[in-house]
Amino acid sequence: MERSLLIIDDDADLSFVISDMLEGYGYQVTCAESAEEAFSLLENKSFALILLDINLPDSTGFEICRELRRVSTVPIIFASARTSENDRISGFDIGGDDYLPKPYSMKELLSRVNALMRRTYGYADKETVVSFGSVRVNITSRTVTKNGEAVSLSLKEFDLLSCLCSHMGTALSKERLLSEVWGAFSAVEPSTLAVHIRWLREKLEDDPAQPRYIKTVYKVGYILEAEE
Amino acid sequence: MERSLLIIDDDADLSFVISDMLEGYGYQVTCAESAEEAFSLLENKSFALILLDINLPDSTGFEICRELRRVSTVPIIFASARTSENDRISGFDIGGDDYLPKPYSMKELLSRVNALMRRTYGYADKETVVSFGSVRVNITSRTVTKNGEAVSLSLKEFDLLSCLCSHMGTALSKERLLSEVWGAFSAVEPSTLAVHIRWLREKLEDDPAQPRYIKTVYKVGYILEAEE
DNA sequence: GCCGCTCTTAAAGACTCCTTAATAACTTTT
DNA sequence: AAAAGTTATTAAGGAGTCTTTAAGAGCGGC
Repeated sequence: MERSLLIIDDDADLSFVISDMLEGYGYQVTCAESAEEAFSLLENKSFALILLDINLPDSTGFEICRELRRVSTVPIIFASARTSENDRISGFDIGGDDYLPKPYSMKELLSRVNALMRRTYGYADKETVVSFGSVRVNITSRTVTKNGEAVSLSLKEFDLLSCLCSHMGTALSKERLLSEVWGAFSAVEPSTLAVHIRWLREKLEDDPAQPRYIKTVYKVGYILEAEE
Repeated sequence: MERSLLIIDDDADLSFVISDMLEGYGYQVTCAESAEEAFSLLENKSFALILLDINLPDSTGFEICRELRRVSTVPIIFASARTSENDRISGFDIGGDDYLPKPYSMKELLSRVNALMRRTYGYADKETVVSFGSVRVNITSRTVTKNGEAVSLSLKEFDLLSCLCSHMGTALSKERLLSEVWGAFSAVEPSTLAVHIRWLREKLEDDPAQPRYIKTVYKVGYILEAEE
């Protein structure tokens, strides 16, 4: 579903060129050459966006759109050689999201597909989650849970944990951690880092004195170890 | 906010005709003739959709869009006599949702505005209800109940709660909340936000001083926490 | 015009978090 | 095993942030 597109157009050559281009930009593209084929695809799979030609051998794009809108809010871009204003307006009024007159350039199609994807799915920031042991760290929402219960971390604690998480399994030097969390030219003492590590261990480790995840690398810094 | 549009265009005669037409279809329209005027409007109010001319006396529509997108996801339709493909593509790529070449017909403008409003705010006859604890928030009808009893919220209180609800479990920065509730470039003080949070807590929390749901994220903003 | 409601701001106090320093515990080297 | 160096732990002070209250501005209704 994620980034899957459906192109409904009886011009198979054109569809091929388009799908080739869009796949190059990370979309998975499926093509249908008739309304019948389109409906049978739509029965088995849902798509993130549909590119819809208006002239089809066995129906019209308008008709397909009307059918679809009874049950779905999937984003629809009409594409057609019919460029009259009446056609464009019909397209929008029966539930289309955009109307692209043929012939169109690949670049413009891509821009419009991207824009509509962004509007429909996009501004919702996608979540990045890292976990170790019973701890789950949601980098996006800046929340942490242990055994399913929320753990409240301060700003610096979270930034520090976040830095460790994004390099899990790699030892990070104290200098590196200080510069990533406190800023490149900050003048905080290394002991400050030690204290914040301590607090993270208290909140996340079962036994803070015998850490299983946030381990010390003597003379270097710290490492967040993955499962043993 | 609901159905309020902002038209940014230095052709005041055209804006007048457009706003007249759109108001006939239930929109509230505000017009700005320059970037400066637009920014000062955006400091005090948030809009549901923005219609943006590219050529302006003191800036360009592209520049305004770029500024807006730093803090806001408000739908934007570009309108311009510049009809080259490069202009259209730039419009989409910096965050625009649609691009309408001048001259355009009133009917087509209306169709495109309607389509984008529909895509952004709904297919929304279906009710959206969010609940936490004994509180139920009906986003669609803008009503709130606690223990089954109606709670009366002011405009800003509800907008703020609504914003928190739609990102439940995610910490929202003060900047984000200010821009969503008070408008993209709003100049209200953070203390204003604090006071509205206080009022929400008084109305929704059992103990406003020890909130269970509307929690503070120190140095960041606020989060609406799901059940513990 | 007056009243009430909402919004905004300022100001004081409460509180959180950060930093540091001092001491204890540990690791490595000799 | 002791010395030297490194890290852990604790607690306290202070900077900065949030809470809370109250008062004034603005708007609409009666």
